[in-house]
Amino acid sequence: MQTQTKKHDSNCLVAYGIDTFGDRWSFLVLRDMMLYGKCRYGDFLASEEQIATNILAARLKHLESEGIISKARDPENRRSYIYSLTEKGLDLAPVLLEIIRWSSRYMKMTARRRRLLERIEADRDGILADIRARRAILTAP
Amino acid sequence: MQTQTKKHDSNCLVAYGIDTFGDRWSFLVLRDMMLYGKCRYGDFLASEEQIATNILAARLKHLESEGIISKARDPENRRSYIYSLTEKGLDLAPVLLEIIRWSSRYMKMTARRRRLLERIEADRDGILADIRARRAILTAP
DNA sequence: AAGATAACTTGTTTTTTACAAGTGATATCA
DNA sequence: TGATATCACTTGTAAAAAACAAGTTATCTT
Repeated sequence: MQTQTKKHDSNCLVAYGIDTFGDRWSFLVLRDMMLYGKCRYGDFLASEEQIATNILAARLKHLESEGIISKARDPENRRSYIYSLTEKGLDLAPVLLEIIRWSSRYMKMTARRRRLLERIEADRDGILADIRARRAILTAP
Repeated sequence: MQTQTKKHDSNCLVAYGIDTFGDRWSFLVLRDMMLYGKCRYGDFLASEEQIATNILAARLKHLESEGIISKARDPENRRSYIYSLTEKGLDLAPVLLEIIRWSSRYMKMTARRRRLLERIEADRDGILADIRARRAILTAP
């Protein structure tokens, strides 16, 4: 596992982004944090996509080494850690919202999804503010 | 190789997007099309990230099966094919632009990159229009 | 003190990717 | 017109990464 630098050290802004946060599992962790307010190892493990524990550990380490998330002891339970988005991580919220907007156009809509899309269109700044304030946008799926 | 359906058939809009277009190589192909106006197999192969030919073939097939790109014979050279973005693919332009904006904040800036970022901020609609009109945004890197 | 819990690590199998070489249908050149 | 080049792939194999299963350590609860 190489968490250090970009895989191919491309000279491109797009490749930089993809190599930094664009791996499937990394991005699903970020989704969990931004949309559901998740912040613990066990929370991420419990997501519906079923990430393997070694992969999750590697991704958290990678995202932390890239400065996208940070890790701190939970003051109320010394077994636990709390992961949170840094400024660099919070800045990824617009990417997340555009992916959701795109998928909304092309994935079959449920009522829940429609509500989220409507809120993105009508209250984008409110959503971005909620993400920054660590307020969950959705309840657990 | 399974090009048919989503890997985990997640119920989530974000996972849907990632599974459909979010693979590293798929997205770099889309970047080539949107930013550089590339449309031929050999053009994609020649990108600086050095995709392997079998992987490129698989990704093109996948993107086509997802309806994001389409493939047609080149009327001027019967050995060649022309790949182009469908409406579904063009709708990914905002995702691309947000990734570029994010990376612009956190990757060391060159003059070329700064110009692209400035244009995204000042003329977003113009860029989106250029992408739809198949006009390259950048010249080859 | 015994068992449970949280956050991992380690070892192994399976899948995916990367690399290298080859193929078939045009096209171009001598 | 036959020989060579080009384009868009395919196939086979080695290397890397992901998935799966089991184990570890520190802390907490009863």
